[in-house]
Amino acid sequence: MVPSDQVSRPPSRGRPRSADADRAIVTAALDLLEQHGYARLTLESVARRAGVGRPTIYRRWSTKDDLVVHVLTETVPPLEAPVTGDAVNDLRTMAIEFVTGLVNSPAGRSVLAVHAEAGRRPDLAARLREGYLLPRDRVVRDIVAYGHRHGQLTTGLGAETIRDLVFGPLIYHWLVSGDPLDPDTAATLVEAVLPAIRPPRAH
Amino acid sequence: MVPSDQVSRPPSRGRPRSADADRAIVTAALDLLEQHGYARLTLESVARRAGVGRPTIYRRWSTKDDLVVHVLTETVPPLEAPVTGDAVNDLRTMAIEFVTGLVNSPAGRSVLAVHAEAGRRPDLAARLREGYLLPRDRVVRDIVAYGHRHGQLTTGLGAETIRDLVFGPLIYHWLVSGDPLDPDTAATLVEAVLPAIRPPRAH
Amino acid sequence: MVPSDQVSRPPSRGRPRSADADRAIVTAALDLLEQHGYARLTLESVARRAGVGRPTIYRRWSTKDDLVVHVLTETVPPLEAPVTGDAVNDLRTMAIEFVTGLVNSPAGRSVLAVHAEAGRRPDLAARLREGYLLPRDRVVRDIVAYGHRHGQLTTGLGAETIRDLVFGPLIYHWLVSGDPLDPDTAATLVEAVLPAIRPPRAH
Amino acid sequence: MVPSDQVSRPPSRGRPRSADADRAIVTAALDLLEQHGYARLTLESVARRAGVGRPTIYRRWSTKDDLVVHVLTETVPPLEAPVTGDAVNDLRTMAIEFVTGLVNSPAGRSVLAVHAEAGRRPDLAARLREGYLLPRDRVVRDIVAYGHRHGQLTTGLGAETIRDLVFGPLIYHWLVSGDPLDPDTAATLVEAVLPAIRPPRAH
DNA sequence: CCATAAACGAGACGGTACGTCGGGTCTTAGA
DNA sequence: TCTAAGACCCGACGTACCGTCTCGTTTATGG
Repeated sequence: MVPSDQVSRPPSRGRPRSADADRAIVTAALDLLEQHGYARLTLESVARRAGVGRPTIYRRWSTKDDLVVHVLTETVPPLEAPVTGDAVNDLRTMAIEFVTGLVNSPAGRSVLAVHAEAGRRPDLAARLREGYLLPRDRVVRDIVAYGHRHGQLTTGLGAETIRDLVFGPLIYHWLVSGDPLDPDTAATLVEAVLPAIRPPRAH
Repeated sequence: MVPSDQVSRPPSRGRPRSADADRAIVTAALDLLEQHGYARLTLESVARRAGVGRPTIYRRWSTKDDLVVHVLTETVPPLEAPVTGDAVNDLRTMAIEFVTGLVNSPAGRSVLAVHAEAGRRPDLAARLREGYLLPRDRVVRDIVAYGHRHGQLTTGLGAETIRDLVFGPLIYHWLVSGDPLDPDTAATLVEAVLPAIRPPRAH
Repeated sequence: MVPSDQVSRPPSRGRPRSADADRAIVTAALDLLEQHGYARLTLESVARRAGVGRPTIYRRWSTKDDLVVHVLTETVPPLEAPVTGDAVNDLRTMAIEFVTGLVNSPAGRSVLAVHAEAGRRPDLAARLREGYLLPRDRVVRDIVAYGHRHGQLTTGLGAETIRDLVFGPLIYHWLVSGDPLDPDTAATLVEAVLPAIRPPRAH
Repeated sequence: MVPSDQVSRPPSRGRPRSADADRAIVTAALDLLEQHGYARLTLESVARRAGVGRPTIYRRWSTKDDLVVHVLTETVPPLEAPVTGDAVNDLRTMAIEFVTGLVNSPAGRSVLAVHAEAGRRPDLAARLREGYLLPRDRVVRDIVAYGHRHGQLTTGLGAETIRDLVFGPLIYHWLVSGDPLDPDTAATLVEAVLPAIRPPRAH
């Protein structure tokens, strides 16, 4: 990946940056994020665990949040579009996969933490959206386009709205209940919203 | 309010805690939360602004998060049930009011911040749900019960599910877009989900 | 003893001060002084150990140093004048007894600690001298007077000077060597100074 | 001077410690010692006055006492041996110079304060003796050796004993009287002790 | 004999300082 | 010019005591 979120640098002169250090830092950060959560994540501890000086981290990311955003966007596996020819089914599959994956990983909590600071650092939230949420968004968009073309989804709603309708209840349920969203509940919620996104003539 | 979220104390002996200090601390915390956000909130700065010694805060709340949860649950105005006889309309009104209120206040971001730490401090997230989200939940429950009785809402879905369907898309939209959810978008999303919660015979 | 070093009070009305509390405080202070030394002595800890509220201590002594001075002057056993008819021998006995007693008790260190603050609180050092050192001084004075009268001590030196000559080397040795002055060394030092205080005709 | 009393460190790696900070800390500590005395000396206040972070002090000295000992041993001017060929006269000169210098400076009180804690921190008292008292001791030793060789001092007493006899009364007088030992009194006391240290045949 | 004054223990108050941790920066020696 | 190391200043952490204050309660005494 192009380190677009890293501190920009002039064309290479002198000793090049160590790719080993890059990897060690990101790995250490991810591990610590999983073990201790976002709030306890410390650049100090990352440096220690990565066997790296703290300035070596700052040379790459100017802030703890920058590093976290990088780690989140880089390490979360890309979401595959199912594309079975049944848009409704594809959405259901994706929603459950995405949301349960998000919720049962440190990533989910970290995303919240970063968003909590979005007022203060809009760029960060933007980058997180860009690298984390929008790639998934694009997959949704494709499925919806397919569903629209084949009359499987109501054309009265845009792709964005459909996305909100399908994913929103799952996320909200997680927030409100506090429990790690089980697949059954997720399936129930997706099922419940279907009447809203199916074409009117569908029943 | 019974200070159930404060550090427990034996029955009154010695000098009682100062209600003035209570108020000053909570006020200061709320102000600073609004001005600088959750991450920059410091017990030090709260103490300074409240004109209070730091130990006076620790005597009441053992943690920044404890204090924030208290402030959130105590200061956010209670949500009124509209009760116009039209359950669907009531839900719409409530959703827009609640969500826009939540999103355009420091409370929203702070709720996220606390939830981000829910893995580490489940009690906090629980208390936040109890004091902040569930009171609103109860209002929804009443409206849904009314709607069920009068055939305005499908009986196929429980109150909890309906709540998720109505509120979820709004929250999710806010998270994903990063913008402060305007009423129009909110209305659109609520409108879109109606087919899912109206009774089948409704059209 | 008249509590002249305690905070003064108007003529008795209301509940009289508890003699139990007096004793408990002094005992606790002495114990803690022995166990942990002057620097670690805390009015808090004294109160705790004495089973007494902190204000009860402040009602009697306005300062840690006041309390310590009181404890030192009250608890150190009075020095007996030997009066054997041999002034030189009496001085030797007294010096060894006094100095070894002083040095091998927490009192010695505490006396130093108080004196270290004499610049700031001259009254305290004065009171310590008055209650602790001068009573011993008076005994010395008596012995010297006897010695002068009977030609056992040179009349060229005042009682004060003789006191300094006899006691000073012992104390100084203790300070410089750091070891708990043993009786042999003490005896040697007293012996060495005798030529200076004996009358010229004595040999 | 080798900073043997500072916290030990591995051979040089990373940024070296700032000599400026060293100086600023020691100067600030000395000033505050003079102005407010030992008891009011605070690492916090030293840091503030030195324009230095508190951790920068702790990196060098782990304790207020460590710092004070360093300051005392480093800043007190070295004592010069007079060496006039008259050992008795040299001792007199030295005693008066040393003791009046010690007594009329914050150093004197501070030495007492540190000694008061000698029970708890024997290493500190030892270091203070080593860096503060023993250098003076060595000068005394030289003078005594000279006096012994030239029959100016009794050979019946060791250098250490002579030191105690000459210096002790001065120090003790200071402790007991509470006054800042004037040169006249000092001279009287030294004069008085001479018969004890002169050789028997000297009169 | 009861009202009052002052003590009592407990513990909170606003503070100050503690010793530590982490932030983000800078400066060294060495690769 | 990078690297690891480790210093720098800063500021916040959570704790311990300070000396004072307010409680509710207890205890002598004097009107």
